Amino acid sequence: MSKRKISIEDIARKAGVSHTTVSRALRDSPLISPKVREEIKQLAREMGYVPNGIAQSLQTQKTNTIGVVVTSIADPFFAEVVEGIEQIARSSGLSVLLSTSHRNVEQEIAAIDNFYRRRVDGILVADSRINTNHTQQIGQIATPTVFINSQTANQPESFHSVRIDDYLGARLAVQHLVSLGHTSIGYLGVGDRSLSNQLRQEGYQTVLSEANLPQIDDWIAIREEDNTRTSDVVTGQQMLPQLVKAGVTSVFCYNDMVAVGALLACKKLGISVPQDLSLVGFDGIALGGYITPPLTTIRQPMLEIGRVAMQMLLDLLQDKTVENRVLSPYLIERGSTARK
Amino acid sequence: MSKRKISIEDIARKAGVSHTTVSRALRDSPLISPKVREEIKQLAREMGYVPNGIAQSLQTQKTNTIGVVVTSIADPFFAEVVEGIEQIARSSGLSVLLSTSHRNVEQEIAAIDNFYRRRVDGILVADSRINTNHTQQIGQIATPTVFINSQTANQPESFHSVRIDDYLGARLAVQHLVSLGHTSIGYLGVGDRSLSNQLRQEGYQTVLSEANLPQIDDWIAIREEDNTRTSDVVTGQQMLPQLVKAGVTSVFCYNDMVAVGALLACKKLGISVPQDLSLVGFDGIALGGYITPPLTTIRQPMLEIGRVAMQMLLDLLQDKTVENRVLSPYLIERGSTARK
DNA sequence: CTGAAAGCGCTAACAG
DNA sequence: CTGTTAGCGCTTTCAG
Repeated sequence: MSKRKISIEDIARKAGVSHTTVSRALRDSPLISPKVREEIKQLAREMGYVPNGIAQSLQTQKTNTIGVVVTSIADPFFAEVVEGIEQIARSSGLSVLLSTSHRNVEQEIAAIDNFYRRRVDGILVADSRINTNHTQQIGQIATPTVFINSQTANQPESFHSVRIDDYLGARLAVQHLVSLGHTSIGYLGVGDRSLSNQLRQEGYQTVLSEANLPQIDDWIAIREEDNTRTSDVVTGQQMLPQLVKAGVTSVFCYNDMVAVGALLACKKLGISVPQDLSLVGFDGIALGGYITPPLTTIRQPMLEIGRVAMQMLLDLLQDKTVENRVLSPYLIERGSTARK
Repeated sequence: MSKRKISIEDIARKAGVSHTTVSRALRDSPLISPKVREEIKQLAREMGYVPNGIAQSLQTQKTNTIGVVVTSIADPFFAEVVEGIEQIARSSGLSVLLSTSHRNVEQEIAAIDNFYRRRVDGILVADSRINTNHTQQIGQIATPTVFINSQTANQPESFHSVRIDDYLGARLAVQHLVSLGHTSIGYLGVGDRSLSNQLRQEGYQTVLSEANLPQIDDWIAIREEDNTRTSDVVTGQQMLPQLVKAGVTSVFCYNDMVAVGALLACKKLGISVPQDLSLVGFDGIALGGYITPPLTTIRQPMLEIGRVAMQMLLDLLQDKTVENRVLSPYLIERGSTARK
């Protein structure tokens, strides 16, 4: 219970030197004689000195902090992305300020504004909804910023980003289904993640075209309302029946949570997966491997997405030129798909 | 792309007043005439002024930031706890600095030290390993700190904490099994979470005693190595067989992930749950409801744990006196347990 | 090698 | 109501 926090001045007084000398000694400046340097360091240790990072930041104009905005921490997808971010950040001496947007532009902007006031060195935004119109609102992004899987259609030129190739992922999923002999393939999507849903749907449709397979409107079900990813399960549960009624023998789901919901619905309806119906998810969250049957899915390397984004930000902070990255997802074949 | 960030001095110059006036006007001081106040605010807006939080913090000695240490963000349990923390923090104008400890005391202390340097207003630590010996190392905790489900046996008097009642939870789990007619009940635990594992094991044993049921050494399996919670699944998978071999008809698992592993092992061994073997988990993570059969478990109100801990910290920051909290878990009966 | 002085951007006495 | 002056705790010229 030390009453007042001690400063370099306190140490200086006790050591009979100037606070400048203490400052230098503590940071191993070559300007200080080894002898006094050690003395001062020892004294600082004894006195329980802890440098004031705020004062340092004010002076150096660096906070060694980055801000991260995700839609929700409880979302297993983003949890892992953040884990990847944190790993790289910490190994570079940066701390992470975390905020949530709940897929809401206002909250997203509020979070970024807050980061801006706190003078974070850089910002990472996942699933961003920001578009060119908002651009000016958010302090013209003087702070280096990297977007992860941005949902913005018309991204300003200046944006840095890393994203998964949604289109490719969808193709892999549907091609897998086609290769198993399925000819009536449905798509179960979500309306609140405009860009990625659109790209996945396009991938789906393209593969059907290429394979000369029928494209029926009723084979596509999009849940329009806004959801948190957790309730994606509910989306899957509610939307699956109509797809089954429309006669599909397989369904490509927007993501794993939707697929889980679809699977739950199947159990309830007495439809066995994969015998009666094949299901493919997207994301590759751990959960998918634990359910019965284990879920065939398109895996996004979540940890890597986080790491790559953070690394990109690090490069930006060192004024390196960076190139936007598009990572490739890949198929994980498990038990929820079978030959027709 | 504004080159240099503008300060209140810049505004003052342009407005022909002193920077003090600007400072006051911006913060709605009643000392400023309404007229100039509005003028200044307008000017600030036009100039795109964003107050420098660092400078404010240095002056006011408050950072409006709290530090949170969890073992892993990708752990669904902590992810939800953090979500709860963030909710309350944000609604109180506080930002969250997040760090991970990976169940490692050194990393935990490093994280806390870092928070200390950054002069966070308060600290939240989940699953802490810190004991009295470390107490002095971490800057004698001059910063208000609340521990969540601390794993420390001999907690210093001065610690503030919120924890789940592990002992009660274990009792509920085993009593449930007993009430279903089970007489040979096993416990599958983990060795790297000393306190909570110990309490759950005690609860288990007490109920067996009270019910005059046999207590066989081989019915208790504890995985000693350190794990991340994710690999708790592996623990369950590896340890279950020996319990089955020892002849149990039901198993109380340390947590849901362990139970998931146990379930996976059962599938592999051709043991059907719950017909041949009943399984009870602990935590109540979402995943448990999606697997087959859905997991009977002891639920910890994770979101609430986070909220309560954060609220306690808030109270501490306002110098209110707080009482340590012990929250009660409860049984969620689902499909993994059945009458013997 | 060391110290004096300035200043990072803001808030808060203390005068007028 | 407004301005002057310190000062939060540190780093960084600039002189010795």
